[in-house]
Amino acid sequence: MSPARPSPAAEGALVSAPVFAALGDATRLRLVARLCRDGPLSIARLTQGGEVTRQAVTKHLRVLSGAGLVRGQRRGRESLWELQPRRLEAAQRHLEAISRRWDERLGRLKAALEAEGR
Amino acid sequence: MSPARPSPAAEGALVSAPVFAALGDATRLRLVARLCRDGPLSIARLTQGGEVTRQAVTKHLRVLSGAGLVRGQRRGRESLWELQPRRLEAAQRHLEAISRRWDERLGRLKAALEAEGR
DNA sequence: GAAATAGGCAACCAGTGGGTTGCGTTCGGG
DNA sequence: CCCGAACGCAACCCACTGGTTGCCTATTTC
Repeated sequence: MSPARPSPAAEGALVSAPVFAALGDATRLRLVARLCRDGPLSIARLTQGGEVTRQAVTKHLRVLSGAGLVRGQRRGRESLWELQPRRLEAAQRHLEAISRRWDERLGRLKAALEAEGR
Repeated sequence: MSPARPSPAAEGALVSAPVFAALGDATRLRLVARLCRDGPLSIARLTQGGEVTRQAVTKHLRVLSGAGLVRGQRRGRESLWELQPRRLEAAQRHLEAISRRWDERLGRLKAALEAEGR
């Protein structure tokens, strides 16, 4: 499958794009921050203080779960959701890799300029 | 304005959400990777090899530019675009902060459990 | 057992977003 | 001077998304 594989870098890109997409919504990002601070929380609890309906919170949690950023399990009559930082760290490392490669490129460019210009 | 300020953490979230949103598309992420590898590139050059129209590339570049991730300037009859890694690093640090706070929380939790469980 | 609390499911709506096509404009090179 | 290359603008299309409302189920709790 996928006969025209684009490039090794683009490959890593395609896997973390959904993670970024999941983080690319303000409401969801707030949910993540809140889940990070105050441990596992129920949907009702997450809805309190927010400015959005419980259903919206549910939908957002589903999206985050789909991106592997969060995990929830039913506990009695409420469902508790907690952060799952692995994908988050992977995304962070991806950004870090880009920054690093950028710096390397800058370094090489500068070196080349000095070597040629002098 | 904004009488009900949510929290200091959520504030930082709202500023980097657009950056994540901009990175949350596979095509755009590929563009970023490509711009990172091979210096400033023209739109035509970015379109070559991609599987999308020049117009789509233009739109994506506009989005990335709106998020402060990329910058372009007209050079003769072509416009050259290059990466602008500051926002990228900011987003990375944001993710890093979340991960770090998560680890701290885990540590405190473990300590509390040990102190009480014994 | 009844009331209240927590949540799931489905339908619906408006807005946005990725993508294309068509056409006009500007610049460079023979 | 003229042709082609590189790009901008605008319109259009369809699919997805964030959000709501209404209703139903399940689990506590009194």
